[in-house]
Amino acid sequence: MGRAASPRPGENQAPTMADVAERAGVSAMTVSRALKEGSRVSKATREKIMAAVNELGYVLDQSAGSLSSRKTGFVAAIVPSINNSNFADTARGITDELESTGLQLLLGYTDYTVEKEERLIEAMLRRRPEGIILTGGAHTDRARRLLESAGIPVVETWELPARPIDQVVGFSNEEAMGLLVKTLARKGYRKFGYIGGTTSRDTRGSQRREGFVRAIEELGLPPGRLVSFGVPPISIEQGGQAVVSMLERWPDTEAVLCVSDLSAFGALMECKRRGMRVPQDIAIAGFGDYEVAAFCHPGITTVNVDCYGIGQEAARRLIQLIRGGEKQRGQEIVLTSYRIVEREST
Amino acid sequence: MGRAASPRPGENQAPTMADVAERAGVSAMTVSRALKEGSRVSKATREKIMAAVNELGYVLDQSAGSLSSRKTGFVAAIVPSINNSNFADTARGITDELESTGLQLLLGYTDYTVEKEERLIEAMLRRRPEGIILTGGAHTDRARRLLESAGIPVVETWELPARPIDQVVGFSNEEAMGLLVKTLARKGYRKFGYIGGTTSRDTRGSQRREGFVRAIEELGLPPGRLVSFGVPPISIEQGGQAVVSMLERWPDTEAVLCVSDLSAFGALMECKRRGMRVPQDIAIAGFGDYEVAAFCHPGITTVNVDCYGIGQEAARRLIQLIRGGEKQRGQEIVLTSYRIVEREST
DNA sequence: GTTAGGTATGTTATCGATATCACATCGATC
DNA sequence: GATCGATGTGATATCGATAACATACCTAAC
Repeated sequence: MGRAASPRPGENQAPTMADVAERAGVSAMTVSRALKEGSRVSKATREKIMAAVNELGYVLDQSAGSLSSRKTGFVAAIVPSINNSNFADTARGITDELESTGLQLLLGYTDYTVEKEERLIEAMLRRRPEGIILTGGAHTDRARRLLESAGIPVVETWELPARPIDQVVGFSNEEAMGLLVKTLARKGYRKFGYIGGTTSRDTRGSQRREGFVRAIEELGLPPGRLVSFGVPPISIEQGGQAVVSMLERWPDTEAVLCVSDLSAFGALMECKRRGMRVPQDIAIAGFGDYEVAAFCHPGITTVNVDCYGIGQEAARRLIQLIRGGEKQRGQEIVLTSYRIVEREST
Repeated sequence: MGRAASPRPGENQAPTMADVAERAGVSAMTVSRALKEGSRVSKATREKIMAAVNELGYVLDQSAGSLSSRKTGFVAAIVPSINNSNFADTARGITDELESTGLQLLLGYTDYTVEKEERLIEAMLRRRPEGIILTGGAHTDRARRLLESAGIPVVETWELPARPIDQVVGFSNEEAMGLLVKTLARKGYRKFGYIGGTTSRDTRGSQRREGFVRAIEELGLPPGRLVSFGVPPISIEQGGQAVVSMLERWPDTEAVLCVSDLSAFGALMECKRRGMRVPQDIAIAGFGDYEVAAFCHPGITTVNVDCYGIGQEAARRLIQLIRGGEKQRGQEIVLTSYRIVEREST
């Protein structure tokens, strides 16, 4: 209507496929085929169409396309935070893996709360993604229901949920932290402390703390000293404050394990500021193998997690399920690797 | 068709608005209104509709909605990398600002190349975003053309492009680095070195180097020593390697300025590893005020940039332009603040 | 009692692409 | 030369929502 009334059609309105078709002297359907790889259009026709496309500056409208094809080409991914380089790496793994498939990523972050996750899931489902990747296994009931009735493949990552929704790509944070404790115990440390956040918002953090406590028990060591400080994810600064609190209450602590490398780095810097020698006076370890842990001085012992690989593998599974259609729908759990990286801080 | 053939309609197919309407005993249009805030639907009707929505587990399909309303509710943003916390902060500023508006972010990253940026821009325009936020002012010609003919507001950020497309929210990287040089010169440093990447992919990096060179000239100091090392963005590790190269060639360098805090941190750690005293033997400064710069020991002097604010302001302008429609289309340039943060490393 | 104006709801016609089926053409095969 | 299959292209219906207009009802004002 607006277009018909306009003196020079298509001047203000963005051109549509019909405009391209008219200019190229073919039908819209042929234009559609020419713009989609793998469809058979004769070379001459394709060239005419491409010329028209360039002259008009036409860009395909996927919202319209996905309505009729019933495929949006979207994949949704929800991470706790993109300001955390571990999750940024996972997001990058996902994007890189999606790149060649033509699928596009809808990325959201929850700030570590399930309520925001629920809202995000709903917002994303409105875009009809063909699959969705979540971080962790903790979701609101409503979020679970939404996901189940969406009828799309779901991959939960970074943890091993007790009650998986569908696919899982992750590892046991509990076990990983337990391994760190055992590794350090073998070096002779006996009085362990743990630094983490104050709430259970960060479920991976909670699992790590549980792994810590359990490992201490299993080894028959003196009870672990637990310091909770700050709302997860705790920062470098809060790691420094937490270690102060730890040293005040339990000055004889021999080794401090932190929920992440960032807090470990903060703790390390604070100890050095106070003139303590690391690891002679106190050993410090982190989790996540952030770049800073490798290059600070002394380097921080930590647990290396394959963040990028988690994203890659999650995306790969999703792609398989999307492409493969209905077959191969069984729940599967892919364990990703982690390993202790010993550095000078312990 | 598939639905008509199915014995229990809607069992496998996701429910549509028509299904909800039927169940609630109203027309689809009324359902549409009930699900959109600010439309007047009687309380009784709204409740009936909401009940039907919940029973069916209906989720609005925005791809369909945006086709008829000609509004997708998407905003696109393109950053160099989300693994860089400065840009992650900007992305967060954008998302936070968009949150209350119902606009959804399409985020992409270029890996610092204009070619990938061009591909991303095209991919995003296929989704018909209502506005787009870019990082920097360097784009391919084709990207510029695509953007211009898209007819949507564009905001370039983080720089002051010589030839802006539309709106700009940023600061002069050249000037900021120049200010850092002058601040240090005032403290008595005279032999300056600069560490950056090897290519001009990172345009902000290049601008900082130019600012460095120009400031040295203006102050009449001995020519700055330039070390280029690694493909931008250069890492902590490469910062360490670069400073080694700097010290080998120019052992008498008094102050080393780095393209970012990450390389500065790497340089700092490397110097300490070699037993040098910072700042007595050598002063080190960075750019960006990453968290690590504040909490490492010694703290790193740097240029604080309002990353989050850049994102916020860019999003705000975009929202205004999207909502305001055609009025207020003039090019505008918003300068964001930066400031020198002096710490112990200089 | 009539009319104006507001509110709540329904009807119809799209939005811009693609699935699907139909059709024309051409060369190969028997 | 009749038949078949492969290939290229077009016509039509449709995806699921919303814009725009139409209508019914109700209240207030004169």
